Amino acid sequence: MDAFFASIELLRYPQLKGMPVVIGGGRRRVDEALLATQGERALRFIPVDDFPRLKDYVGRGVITTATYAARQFGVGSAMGMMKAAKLCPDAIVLPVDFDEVRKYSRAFKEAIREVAPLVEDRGVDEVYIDFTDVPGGQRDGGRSLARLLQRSILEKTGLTCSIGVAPNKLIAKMASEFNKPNGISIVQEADLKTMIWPLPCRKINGIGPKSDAKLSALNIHTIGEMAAQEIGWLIDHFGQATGAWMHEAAWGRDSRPVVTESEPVSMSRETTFERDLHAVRDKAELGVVFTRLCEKVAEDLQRKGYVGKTIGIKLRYDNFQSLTRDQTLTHYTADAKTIRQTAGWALKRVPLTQKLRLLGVRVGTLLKAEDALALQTLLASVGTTTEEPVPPYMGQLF
DNA sequence: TCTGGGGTCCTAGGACCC
DNA sequence: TCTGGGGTCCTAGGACCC
Repeated sequence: MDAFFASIELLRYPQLKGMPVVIGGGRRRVDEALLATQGERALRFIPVDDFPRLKDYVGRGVITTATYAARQFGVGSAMGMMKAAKLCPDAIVLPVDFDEVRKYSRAFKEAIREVAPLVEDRGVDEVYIDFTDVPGGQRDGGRSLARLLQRSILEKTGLTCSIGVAPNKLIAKMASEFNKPNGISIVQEADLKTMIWPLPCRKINGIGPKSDAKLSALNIHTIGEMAAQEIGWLIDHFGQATGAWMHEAAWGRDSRPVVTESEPVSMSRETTFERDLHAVRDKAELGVVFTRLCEKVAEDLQRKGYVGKTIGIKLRYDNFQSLTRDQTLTHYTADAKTIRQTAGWALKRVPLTQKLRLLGVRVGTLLKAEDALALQTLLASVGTTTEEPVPPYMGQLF
């Protein structure tokens, strides 16, 4: 299979080029009314110099993205705003306009699908494309088609896009980073030793901070060093599945297909409070938020036409320790009250002496609403009831 | 005054059934 | 008396990704 990996660069204002700008932050950003309502679009109306600076930012947000000028200072995605302010105090802060982002995301993917229909969604700004059967795809090793995609994306969205071309998804993803922004990189099987092996292990999609630290401790820092290890040695240190996968990845082997369709597994809503809340002292406030989260998940499920059976809560204490509790129903639901009640049971099984900074509600084991209906009809026809009993151990808790 | 929000997948243990 | 598998479902936590 021949694969592209494409990612769009979401910051699209030419006047920002060369200026340190970060986009992100939570609710408590320093924002004028216009910024709050217009988001990134406000740039059309306000001179850049009138925007707030990172050093004036107050709150708990993280950075969603940053211009390349800001990245020079070491600022980047997922970094806390407070930390970023220390690195680059004069960077301009813009709020995220998620509706706009989603709009552009859709246009980006549509533009690609018109040219190459086999597309795998990897979030708002990334996709894999299997171009094996796209007419003309093999010309120039894929470069012509990649250029066509860039042109088409630029025309329909005004956004630039970086593309990696390779024999599989793993390498295509890595290749896409070689030439950013607005670049094309082609990596062939024969380039493995020169282009991939010198890279840090962390560049492999699937090796995160933990695995990287463990590899470092074993004195393995590059993909080439990983490839030089016996597969048995990797398995001894990382387990059967991970060890074998690491060996394959280091040798540039990946047989995963481009997956064009998938069903969601879970839907969730969570929120970090502006200040840490105490289960007893802030009970009323917490209760309101909790109910609201359940209602939002229920709305999401209904809007997208799903029902779920496993209700879960997640919370994070002030020391950043997280914990989850699950509870599986005997029937599927998308009802806010049912979710609220079940999540309430789950919450009762958790110690609440420490202050909380985050609360979340999740619904898993999803089924399409129409399939659940069919299932229910079937069960009814054989005389099985779907009445919800109180879980047996609940008696001990109340 | 560090550290968002929405996901997926994997592992591991225990219950329960055959 | 001690000792079996295998399979599925549920729960909890954790790594990782965008």
